[in-house]
Amino acid sequence: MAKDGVFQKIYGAARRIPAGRVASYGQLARSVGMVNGARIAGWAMMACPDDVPAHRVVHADGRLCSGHQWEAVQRRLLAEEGIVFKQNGNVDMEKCTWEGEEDGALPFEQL
DNA sequence: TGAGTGACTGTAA
DNA sequence: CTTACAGCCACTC
Repeated sequence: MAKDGVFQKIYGAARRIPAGRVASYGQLARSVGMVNGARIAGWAMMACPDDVPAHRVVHADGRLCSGHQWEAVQRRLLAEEGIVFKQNGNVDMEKCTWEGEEDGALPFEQL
């Protein structure tokens, strides 16, 4: 059953990301107690189940996984969630970064 | 047991 | 601006 691996924790943290918000791999890793586990988070997302909103996980710079087909899907899903993109194609980390467990302070809460 | 790998991050040139 | 290098940790074979 559920292995007590970090992956499972990362999945749990990813599920806690509210819609319309994004988190960086490093941010997610720290949420599970890993200081430098950005790669682990990324790897976890790579094998993430369908019930995990991996599309809400982006690079620390708000950049998507350019070079992979997943980027297209991710970008589309984020747009569906109401994520704000910059003209560079990056996510607006200034407004959509997952600051923490705040639930009820979402800017699109009234949508 | 050991080595390889990865959807990352930050600094440097 | 882009490209390159090194550090990092957990998982799989």
